[in-house]
Amino acid sequence: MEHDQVIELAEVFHLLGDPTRLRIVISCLDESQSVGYIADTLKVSSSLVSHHLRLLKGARLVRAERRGRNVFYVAADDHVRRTLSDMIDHVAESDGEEG
Amino acid sequence: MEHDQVIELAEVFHLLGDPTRLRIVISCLDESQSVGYIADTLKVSSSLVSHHLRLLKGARLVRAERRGRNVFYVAADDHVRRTLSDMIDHVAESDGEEG
DNA sequence: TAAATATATAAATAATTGTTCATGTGTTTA
DNA sequence: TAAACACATGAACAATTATTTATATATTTA
Repeated sequence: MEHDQVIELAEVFHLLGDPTRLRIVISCLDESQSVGYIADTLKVSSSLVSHHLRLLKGARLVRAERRGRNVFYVAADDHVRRTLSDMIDHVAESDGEEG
Repeated sequence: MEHDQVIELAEVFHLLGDPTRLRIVISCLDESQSVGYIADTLKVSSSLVSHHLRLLKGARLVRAERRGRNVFYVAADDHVRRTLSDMIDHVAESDGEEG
């Protein structure tokens, strides 16, 4: 595996590696949500949500769309959507397993 | 999705989110490798490899087996192995795509 | 047993990063 | 235009963490 590819890969994992950011991604995985709504449901400041969304957008994991004074975010495309939900399902499978 | 589950999920992603640690995981994904071998091929100190492997082992992503004076590490089981290679394949697909 | 090899770990350092706070920008309504 | 609302962003802070350095433990060989 190429060095650069590993770096990119690690960047994606790193973005998903923060609990708050992961919750934000999950929030707008299947339907687009406004920054304010995400902030409210996750009980964090909209500033923080905005900061995280900027990083996620920078990595093209989500995309933004303004409607009126709200900005809605969704998973960038079907590939991202499927990839992320697969990863989430996969890892969630292991949940509760004790060796 | 449960709060605790999200935390666990984020922990796994976080572990894979460091480039050095991700390379270590990839090294011992399909065949078990000694700490020294991993350190040599990745050109990092064996102390660092050892530190990272401890975290990976703590999260049950890899397991250790001593043979003589070497300790070999591999992906913990088939599920982890499949999950990780799936994730790697998925994310690697996006590589080089420009929006 | 002593020396050599391989790995682990504790403490310290350096760098990164998540979060907050204050402020700025874009959009709608009065 | 002014006020209100929604979101974005820069700076500062606090906390976490990757890495190094030094030392310790386990295993083999002399």
